[in-house]
Amino acid sequence: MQLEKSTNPVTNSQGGVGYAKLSLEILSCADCVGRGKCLIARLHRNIDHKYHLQENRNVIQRDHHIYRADNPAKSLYFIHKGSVKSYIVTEDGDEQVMNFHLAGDVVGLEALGSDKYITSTVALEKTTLCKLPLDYLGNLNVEKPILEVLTQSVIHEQNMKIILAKKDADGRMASFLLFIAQHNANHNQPENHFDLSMTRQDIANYLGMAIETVSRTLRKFRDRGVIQVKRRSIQIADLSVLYQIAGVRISR
Amino acid sequence: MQLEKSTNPVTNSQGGVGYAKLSLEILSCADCVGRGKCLIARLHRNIDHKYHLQENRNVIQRDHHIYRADNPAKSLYFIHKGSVKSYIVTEDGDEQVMNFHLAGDVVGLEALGSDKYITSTVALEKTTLCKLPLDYLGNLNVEKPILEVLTQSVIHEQNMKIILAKKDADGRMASFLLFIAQHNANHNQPENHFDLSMTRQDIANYLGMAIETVSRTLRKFRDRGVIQVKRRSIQIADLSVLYQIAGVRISR
DNA sequence: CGCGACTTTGATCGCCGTCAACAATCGTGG
DNA sequence: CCACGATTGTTGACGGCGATCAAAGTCGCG
Repeated sequence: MQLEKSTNPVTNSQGGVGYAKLSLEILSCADCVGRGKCLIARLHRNIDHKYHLQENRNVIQRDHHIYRADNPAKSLYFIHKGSVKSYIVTEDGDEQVMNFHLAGDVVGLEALGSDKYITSTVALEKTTLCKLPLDYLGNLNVEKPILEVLTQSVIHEQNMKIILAKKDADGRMASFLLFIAQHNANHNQPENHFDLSMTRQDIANYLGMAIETVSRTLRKFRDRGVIQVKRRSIQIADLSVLYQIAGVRISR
Repeated sequence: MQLEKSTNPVTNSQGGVGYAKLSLEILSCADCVGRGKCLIARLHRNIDHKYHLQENRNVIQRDHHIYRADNPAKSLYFIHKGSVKSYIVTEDGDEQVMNFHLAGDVVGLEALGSDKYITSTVALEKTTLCKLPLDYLGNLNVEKPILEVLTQSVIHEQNMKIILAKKDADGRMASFLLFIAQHNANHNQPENHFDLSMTRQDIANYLGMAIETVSRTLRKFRDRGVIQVKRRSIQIADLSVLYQIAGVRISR
């Protein structure tokens, strides 16, 4: 269990000292994996002019929290770079990883319908965030983009439920790798080569299996020539086989 | 797999012929388990005056669908009486039960962020619905109550993920029974005596286990004196033991 | 009354969780 | 830069939970 000081996002790495405050439109988002899909940008025309990306972009280090369960929920966060995990701690002190969020995702959506965060969310590596305080959205007049993001997130949860209810270890692992591959494909990043930012323990917890099974399953995939693994580094040799192993997807 | 004709809600049992159209406020909701919590009532002051509960209340029979996946999503439905299950059909024709919804619940929330329903939803017994076409909400100006219901639904999904990822057969079964007990408690209905409206098959599917295991687990509970079971009828003898078996709950 | 759907019970077996030991890597301070 | 401990990941052996196969029992309904 991670324990450290900062609850609120930490120092602003972009050190905008002396810069004039720039509006989102002026500040370049060209290097962002979320360009064209970023919720903040999509909401921008409806966002109060007080909002300046520059002063709302922060860097947090690995193991530092963005927010914790029960903290007052006031902001959404867009992951510009890096990755985080959100988790819940159960009564008996066990952790349950609810989700991994990679560059391009939004976290803290729970703030929209609750005054407290439900999960705790912590950086898995050095991570850059764009913070969007809810104040900047006109009086909770929620817009289509937000509902769409919420709905996307519900669809992902449903997929996870299918994985947990129906699939064996191989199927879960393959699905997990494909989640990342698909995310990368959707964000102009290599879809068959990436580094995992989370530990085997986190993966096991997320997929509802033992850490040893994660290890063995990856080994099996490697032996079959489906992937190459070296610790955190993953290279997918044959995406189609992985899809086959993952099996069951929603038919639409 | 259920196959029958009607996609749209069927005949109006309340046969309002000759009745003057009544507004929600005039029409009595006193007998409804959802009184005080009904989303429709909470939204009512913001709902267009065209809305008349009388003509939007329908009865559907068992195995009849409220909507199907990919149907254009235009309405929310409030369950006045009865129960439904929502499910998804995977590529290979398998069904996955996503949720059971009992009297007092809202279904079709997916309509808010998508133009198509994601799940199919079918009545488990004779069921009375209050339909709320989205048109009746002013131009998608979504309100707090809706976000709250969405958030509640996300919290429930997260609970299910914990159950599927962490709990064994006993824990899943106990949690399932407690879901119903808690729902009943929240809706002024007996919390330790109820009839299940779904088959063992549906329960097994929902909980990610085999139908035989559902049967055996219930038997085990009965042998231990935790519950009495006779087919669909459940009587909980000792709620606290059930909580103990369910184990892991979210600590808040 | 008889058929079909649902449920229960028993026997068997394999997947995967658990325990244990080892290997590789990282981070930290000397 | 190296040494050391801590963290993370791998591999093997074993056993139990629960899936699967099979069959009989129970209920609802035409």
